[in-house]
Amino acid sequence: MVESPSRKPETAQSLVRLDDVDRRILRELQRDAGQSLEEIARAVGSSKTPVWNRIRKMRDAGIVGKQTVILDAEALGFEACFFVLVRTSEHEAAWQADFLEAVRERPEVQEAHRLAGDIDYILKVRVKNARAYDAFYQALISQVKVHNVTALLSMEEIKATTALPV
Amino acid sequence: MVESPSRKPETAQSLVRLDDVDRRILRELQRDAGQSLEEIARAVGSSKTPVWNRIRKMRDAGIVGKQTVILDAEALGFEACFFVLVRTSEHEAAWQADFLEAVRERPEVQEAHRLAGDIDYILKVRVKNARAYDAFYQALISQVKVHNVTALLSMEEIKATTALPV
DNA sequence: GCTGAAACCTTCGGGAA
DNA sequence: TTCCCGAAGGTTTCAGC
Repeated sequence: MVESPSRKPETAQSLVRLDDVDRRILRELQRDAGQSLEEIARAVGSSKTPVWNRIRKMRDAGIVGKQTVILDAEALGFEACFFVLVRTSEHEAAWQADFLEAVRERPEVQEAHRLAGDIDYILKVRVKNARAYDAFYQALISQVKVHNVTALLSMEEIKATTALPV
Repeated sequence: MVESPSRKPETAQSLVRLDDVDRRILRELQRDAGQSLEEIARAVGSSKTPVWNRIRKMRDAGIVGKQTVILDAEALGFEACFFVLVRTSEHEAAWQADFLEAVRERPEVQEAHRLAGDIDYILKVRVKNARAYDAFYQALISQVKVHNVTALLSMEEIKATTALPV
């Protein structure tokens, strides 16, 4: 795939209009970012230069972000996955900033969302085992004050994709 | 990055022991899979050939999976994200298979886990807007019988990574 | 916009230290 | 093991359509 020579995503709020070919390129990149330009070009029915220019434009617009590799969590010993529902009684900016920092600096938190409704946050936490989850939980509650925490334990990951249906 | 020339991940249940260098390579690959072998080698303090052999071994063992690209969901108009908590009264194999298929074939479902406890499943659903979520919801409940569905609406994604803390 | 081709890098594998 | 080299094949640019 095309290299990523430290181009800064500028506006991110792209005014770039995507056509059908752009979307097909995005589908190919999501499916396998390790393909050669030539393979992508063939798959989308174009040739290397135009595909290269389109990818560059979408990268500059911030639509195409970083290239990564999906690792097998189980094979690496991350055998437990929890969804953690957090309720807080604090709603000040300072508390929010603390919570945000706590979540961002803990590598076991793979996702975190602030929610509407009576549950304030949801976290997705991947750890080696239940003991490691407890260590995470203890660290979190000692760092920020939370009102109520519910952990949902995953028994089986039945689907996992980062792909958007573009 | 190193190409992925259709090598089948064999056992997946790797008996491959990873050392420190392997783990550093995985960290680099997760950070940016678009780097050249040479950059990775420099980052982990080795040289190209051994790094290439280690990546190949980890790919063959199924530890390193597919290479993909992270797209900016907002820039592409996916402005709503829901976590959907599903309870069912059915627990037969046939129902499970139906639910699994429904979830796997719907591209708006990015993640799905079967849970322990009184909530049976959690889904992460990314859609363009609330109306699109409703369309998804209607389609789902008409396809499989569910007892209770609660949707948690994300207001803000405060963290998102696919990286494991290897 | 697209194409084709030239210039330049990288990868991947062999052979030698 | 690691290093070095070279062929093969990739990416990026550019002139011409």
